[in-house]
Amino acid sequence: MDKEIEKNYNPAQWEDKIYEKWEKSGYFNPDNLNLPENSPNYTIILPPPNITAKLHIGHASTIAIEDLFVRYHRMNGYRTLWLPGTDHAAIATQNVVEKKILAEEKKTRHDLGKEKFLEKVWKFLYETQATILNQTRKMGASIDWSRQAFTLDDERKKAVTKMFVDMYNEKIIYRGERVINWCPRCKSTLADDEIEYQEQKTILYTFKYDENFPIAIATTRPETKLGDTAIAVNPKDERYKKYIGQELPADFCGQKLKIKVIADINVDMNFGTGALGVTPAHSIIDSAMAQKNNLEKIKVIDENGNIKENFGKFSGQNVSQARQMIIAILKEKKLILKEEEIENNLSTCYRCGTAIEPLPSKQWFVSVDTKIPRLGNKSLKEKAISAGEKKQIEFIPDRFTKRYLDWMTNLHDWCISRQIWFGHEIPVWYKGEEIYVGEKSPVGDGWQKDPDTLDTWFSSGMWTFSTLGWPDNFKNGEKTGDLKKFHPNQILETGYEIITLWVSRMIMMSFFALDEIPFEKVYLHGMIVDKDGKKMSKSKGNGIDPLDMIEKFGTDSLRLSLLLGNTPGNDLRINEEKIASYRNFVNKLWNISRFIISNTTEFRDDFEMKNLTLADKWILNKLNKIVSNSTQDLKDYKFASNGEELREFTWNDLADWYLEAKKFEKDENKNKILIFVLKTILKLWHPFIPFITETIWQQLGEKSILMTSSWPQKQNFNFSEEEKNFNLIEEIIISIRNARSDNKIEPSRKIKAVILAGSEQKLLTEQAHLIKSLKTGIEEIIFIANKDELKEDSFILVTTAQIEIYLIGAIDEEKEKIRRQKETEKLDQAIKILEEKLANKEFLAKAPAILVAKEKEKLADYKIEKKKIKN
RNA sequence: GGGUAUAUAGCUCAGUUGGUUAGAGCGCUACGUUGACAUCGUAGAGGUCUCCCGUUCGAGUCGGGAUAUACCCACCA
Repeated sequence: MDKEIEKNYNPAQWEDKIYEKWEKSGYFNPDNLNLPENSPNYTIILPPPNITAKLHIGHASTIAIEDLFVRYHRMNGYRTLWLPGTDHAAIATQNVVEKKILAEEKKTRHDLGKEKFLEKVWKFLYETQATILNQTRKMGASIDWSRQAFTLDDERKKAVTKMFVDMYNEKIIYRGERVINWCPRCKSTLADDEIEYQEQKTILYTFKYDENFPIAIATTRPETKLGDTAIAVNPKDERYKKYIGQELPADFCGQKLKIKVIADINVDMNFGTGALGVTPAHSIIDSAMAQKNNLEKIKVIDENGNIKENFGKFSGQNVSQARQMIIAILKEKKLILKEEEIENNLSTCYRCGTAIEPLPSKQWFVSVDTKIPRLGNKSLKEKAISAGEKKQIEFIPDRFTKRYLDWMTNLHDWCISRQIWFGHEIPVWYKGEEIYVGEKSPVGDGWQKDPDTLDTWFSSGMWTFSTLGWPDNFKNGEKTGDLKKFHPNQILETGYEIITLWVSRMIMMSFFALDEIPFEKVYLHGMIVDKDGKKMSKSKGNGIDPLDMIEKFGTDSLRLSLLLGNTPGNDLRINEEKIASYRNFVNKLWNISRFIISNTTEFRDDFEMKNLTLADKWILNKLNKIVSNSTQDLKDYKFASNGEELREFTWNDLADWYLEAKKFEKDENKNKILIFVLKTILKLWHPFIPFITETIWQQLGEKSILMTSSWPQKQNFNFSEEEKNFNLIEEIIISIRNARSDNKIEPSRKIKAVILAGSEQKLLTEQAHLIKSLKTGIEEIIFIANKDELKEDSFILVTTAQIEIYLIGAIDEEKEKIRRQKETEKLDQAIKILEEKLANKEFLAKAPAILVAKEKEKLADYKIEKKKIKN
């Protein structure tokens, strides 16, 4: 390092250059890693961000976490693949573009027509996609760009089409009618998550269909009752038990109805009259009941929100007009028993706010319950559930296994068709009643393609294998190429909110296509929320833009703020101050290196094990411990606690103590130790903060890059057992702190002197040197040859194998005595009670083996024995 | 309504099979610092571990209940 090093780390100056260096090296691509054939694989596929907008802080968190996993494994010799991509996010994208066009050109998609509109979508898509990819680079993602994928590119289209056709041929995909959420204004179905519930006050009418009808029902939507075919009651309800199974005629405002009385445990006896009028065609739950009970479906309302034909004077009226008319008739006939205002949730279209009409419609479905002979005659649902139950797929944290299984157990068939323009086309053609399903267009004239597109999750559900060359890499049931190398993935890392939407679908689709799990583990991170615990969103304006933060504090600081203080599955609060505090740490690391570099001429780390001081041994031992802890913690995905530990070591042990001590030593061998320690922690830190560690690594004159250097191994320093347990400096620090906080030393009173007593004069000298230099506030060190020379008001602070340390005049003997006495008393009491219990034969009969010891550390043994008994 | 979590210092959060005096970062206070770092150092103040009951010799930790908050699912006819 010939240039003078800046006092402060300036991320902007280095980050782009470093990223370029990594990218040019080619090592993002595992094929270039030159690994032995039998190297283990480590694969993560990036959850593809929607191309609807630039990345937000949640994506940044995903990237930070995954990059950490990836870098750790790459350094540990895994064939590491991290595969990038983006998601076309059908509905979401279409909406964004629609809004944009409306704002800019005051046009709707219908004004433009399908072709023109899709052109606009693709144009928009290319722009945001570029932004997203650039942001991913900015985050430092060591991701294999050569394998980049998009859920709607040609390869994925091929895969999706093949999947659809295969599933259709195996009768997993079918066409069926079901009640869907229909927006009469947008003329489109809406997915469940596109519905907004608005609390409103509405009138609940309690009435009878006609004068002679024995059961009264309650509804907020009398107009739909024109299509009632049943009344559902709770089977336990004594009031209606006698009617169950009967079919009763009714004359509802001139409309003849046949009402069957059915029993359903989901009916709430306490709501309304306890009897529910079932309208199979216009209510999703009613439809489910109708399915179970084989009820007729009568459509009442059409796609425009008007009453259909054959309903007499109501036909052609819109929903609210019809409602008024019916109420008027019921009132006139005195059939209304009660009108009450209630609070309920109105389902509305999230886009235009129009009330949703549930309507029956023909849609494509994936059956989750159909048995597949090829898969051991199990259904997709059964396969997916068993993967969770048998822990073939492990969720981190474990509590999400339950959520996954609960959801899977209640899973119903998946409606995959969407009435929107942007998305994967459905490979189906119609000619009259004829249906053709195939990868290629049908031969002959007059075929009409299905105008719908596929649910976006259908294509992202195939993400783990469609990105690895399926179906081309899958011939005769054998995986080849990338698919063979990298599937199943080792881990899926994603937010817990899409377990149901995405994770479960990937699992089912992977079983269908490959008869294997898509990934071995699922690591779930929480949501990123603001400092008040509120979800970050654009509309609230509380979002933090990762690029702003990178510009302000650097990528490494941002990454730390996303990685530390976080635990799996829990939400993470983040704000600028927090990022700033991590910036301070990054800068500290910079200055540690700056100090070491400026004191060293040759950056060699081949130190010799001679003339090591206690401080040297202390730091090397600590380093060794950190190395093995880090290796284990990161293997177990406990990166947050590992980061804290690393920071503690770097800042408190290395910077505040060891470097302070080294200021007084100039020795080539010692400098080599410094370099060794520095290089080791750079490696340990690299997965967390890749940029600054790589920058410093390069400053050390390294020709290799840190990203692909090997993970540090625990060293065998051949320290004696005593030395290994030797944490003298720490003990001094802690003891002095304790002495102060216990008021054994008055806060105002400085510790004047420490007496060191022991046999080895050399150790003592070193130690004295250290204590003096280490800002302990101790001004004087006294050596004594033997303990008898001690004055009466001194007390033992620390006793180690080699020396004893005494503080002078600082002890409060009385307090100390009382404290110790209390401890002893407590312990004696506990043991006394234990012994009494042991004397009790009944107790002994229950507890066959108990170890009792008077020494308090032996209480631990007792505990173990007790546990054994309990189990 | 069902489910899952969370509740520990002013704030954000750790606390690993129950065990001596419950920890960190930020913030706050005092003092210090002319050579790695003011993006620093040393020290200090600040806690009935949400509440109640239970298990235990011993509970922040285990069990039951209450309260509050967040999210997921279902959606009230």
